[in-house]
Amino acid sequence: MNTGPLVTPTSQESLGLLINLVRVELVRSMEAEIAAKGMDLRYIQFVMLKRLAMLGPMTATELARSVELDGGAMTRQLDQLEGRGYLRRRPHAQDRRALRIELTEAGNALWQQLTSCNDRVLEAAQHSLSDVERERLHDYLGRVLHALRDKNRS
Amino acid sequence: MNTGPLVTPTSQESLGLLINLVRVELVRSMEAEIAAKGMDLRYIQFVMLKRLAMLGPMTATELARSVELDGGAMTRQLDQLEGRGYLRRRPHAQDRRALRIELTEAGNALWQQLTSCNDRVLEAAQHSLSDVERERLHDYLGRVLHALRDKNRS
DNA sequence: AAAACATATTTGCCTTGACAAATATTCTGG
DNA sequence: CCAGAATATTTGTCAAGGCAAATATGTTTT
Repeated sequence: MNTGPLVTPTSQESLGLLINLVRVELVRSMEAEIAAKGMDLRYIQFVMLKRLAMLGPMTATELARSVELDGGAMTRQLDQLEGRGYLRRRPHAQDRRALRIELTEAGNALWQQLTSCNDRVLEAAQHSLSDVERERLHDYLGRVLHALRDKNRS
Repeated sequence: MNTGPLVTPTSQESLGLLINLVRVELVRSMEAEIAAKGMDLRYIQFVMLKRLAMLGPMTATELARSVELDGGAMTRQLDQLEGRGYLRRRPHAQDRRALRIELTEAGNALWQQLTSCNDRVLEAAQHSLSDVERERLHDYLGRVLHALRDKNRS
């Protein structure tokens, strides 16, 4: 009887672990780039600014869903970013329960500064991948996400 | 002057966001499968058991590094899993600072029960990917991880 | 239109992770 | 060998997220 561990080669790590590791390094890298510019922003706040800059004003719930952040946590992040003058809560024109979250001029300016960090990290991360491979990676991840969402909502 | 948002198509989401979304759904799916079996385990605890089952006994620091968990957090997770009888802290034979973390019989038995959850989730996640595509996804993620680690340690 | 239900935001509570300090042990350079 | 640096583990502290409850508003059903 084999009493030793059932060893699997290191290269054969499961998808879940691998994705987690990539995510950790990605966040680490982004926060390092941001700190190197003398700015004080968490990764989640960076992502929020990016979403707002790319997609324009949206509801707090829409923003929360798009980054899979809890609604309560979103309220607090909005407090912080609004307190620092990077965004604004405006009333929603059609729905008085909701907010219209929009970047201020300062928020847009900050995002302009951050684009280079974003680009540098993504370029470094995919450095060894060809254009075709980058597209494939994106495609595969999108399909995995879709499959998991189908599974989880049923 | 264009005062509207600089819109990028939704399909063009950045790698960082995409990876985060996949990770969230993966964790959600795994925890749902575990809960469906009536077990009470967090994703991180599941991963710890898996590492120990696959690779055999190791140091607390080795375990922590392999899943990118903080050392302090590892101590507390070990407390929990040891308290529930799934693993054991033994003295390390060569290094009296270190511990040898090993699964108990109960821990091995638990992992046997969990393998099916693990397999189901990974299969569902990669359902739409061919074998070649699964290998490529794994390869690309490994290369991205390597590139980021190179970048972050320099 | 009223009741029942659903949704958006906020807040309180709890758990967990990161970071730093403390302690014990090991390693390294002189 | 010894002083200093490095490493393993633990613990305290703090910040952040998840969940549930509260409130306000919107939607659907009857």
